[in-house]
Amino acid sequence: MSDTTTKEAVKDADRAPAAKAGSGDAANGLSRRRLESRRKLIAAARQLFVERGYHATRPQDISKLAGVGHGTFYLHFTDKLDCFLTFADEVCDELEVVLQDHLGRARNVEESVKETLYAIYEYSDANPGVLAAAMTNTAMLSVEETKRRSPMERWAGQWTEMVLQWRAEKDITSDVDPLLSGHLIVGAISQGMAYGYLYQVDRDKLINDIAQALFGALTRQ
Amino acid sequence: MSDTTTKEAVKDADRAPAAKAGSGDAANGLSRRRLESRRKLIAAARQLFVERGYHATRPQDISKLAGVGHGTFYLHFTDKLDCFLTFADEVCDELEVVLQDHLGRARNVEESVKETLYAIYEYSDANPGVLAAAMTNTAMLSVEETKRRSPMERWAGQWTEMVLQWRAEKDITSDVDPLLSGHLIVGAISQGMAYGYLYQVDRDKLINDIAQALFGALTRQ
DNA sequence: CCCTTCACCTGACAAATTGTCAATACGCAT
DNA sequence: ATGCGTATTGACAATTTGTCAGGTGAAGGG
Repeated sequence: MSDTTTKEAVKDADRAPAAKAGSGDAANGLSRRRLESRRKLIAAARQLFVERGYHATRPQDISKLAGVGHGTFYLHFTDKLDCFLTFADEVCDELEVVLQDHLGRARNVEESVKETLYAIYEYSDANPGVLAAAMTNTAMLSVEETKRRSPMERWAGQWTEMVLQWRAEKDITSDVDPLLSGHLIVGAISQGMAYGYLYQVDRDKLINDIAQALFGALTRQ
Repeated sequence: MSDTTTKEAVKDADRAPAAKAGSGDAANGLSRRRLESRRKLIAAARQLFVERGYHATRPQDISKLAGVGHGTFYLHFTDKLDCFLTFADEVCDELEVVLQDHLGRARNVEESVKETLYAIYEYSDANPGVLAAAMTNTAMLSVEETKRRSPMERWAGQWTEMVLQWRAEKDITSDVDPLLSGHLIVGAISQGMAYGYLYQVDRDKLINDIAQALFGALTRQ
């Protein structure tokens, strides 16, 4: 249905329409009109993915809510998965801002872990349901999705860097492969936070428990 | 399309056709014919879910491979998700057998963790791709799936029991909520093993690293 | 100010898929 | 062999996806 050529064609269109005649904004090579359509589509997609979830949301619903024609959706995204990953990426960016803000206050490993969890709560309070919708295992959405990193993977990378830094500063004693550590931490946090939400665990207790477990994992016995 | 009544009707059919006239096996109330169709369908579903993944597998493909009519699929499963969860449940059962066998050899917490990881490898060697296909986050497959437990949740429950036992035997010192511990462990293991597979990490090194991290997490600082 | 031109958009359409159901086949008890 | 209810079947209606020929609008030239 959509071979590499087709996919690339759309991606290229996003990049630059060659600024021939009617192309507006020369700065980024994208017309104002196109950007506006894309913005409306992403906003609609976000709302629907959060409200209904991935599977109950159809491209036609997104187009309709965005107030653009059905075909326009496919001019901006190759398919629903592409649209979803764009949304998830956006959420990652937003979370990272909150995260960096919180991490600035942390003075050691334990505080960093706790601040991360508090940042997640803060973002979720401000954007109910968004994280749950975005932080999904994309392996299930498509078999072959090696080109784009999933939110989970991206987040694991961030944790890896933190682990490396802590190790350099002798804050932790674990000699576990840092990249593996990043993945273990992300897996534990996602599952743990999901559990806490599902069973309505007290917020502070959950954060303390997870922080204790992660801190223990990072310290060699 | 399928209200509760329809769903229940199918479930009831699975349970017992009332053993009136032509119902064969009185022992379980299911005719041999029906059981055979179901067996063929599950076998076909398993093969396709493993080979192509959840989304690339269509009910019609399953029926065709099973050698039964398309409509038969819907007599045994309400939809594809129902079929998938049945498959995943079966895999859980199989893994548990291997797991119990391995755990019998373990003499302490660290060995138990390692034996679990070895059990996973053993099962994966014998059934390539099956675990990866089954151990998926079902939250993404359907928004409302509160009735059946996902494989991950079921597995978290098993870990919870192990944690409770270790704690009772003073093998671990963690005072983290055991049910939370179970979820943290499962999340870490899934993500960690997925990472190990993706990056082709040496098997023994991966197991040692994960075991070390988990053991640390279970020990109070 | 109008005209040209190209990027962008539109919605009808063909293809693919899902779930249903009336008709049919099957197997067991008699 | 026959009767009867269970189990199966495949055509069908409904839904959804992705495409494309034609239309629209904005920037630049005359």
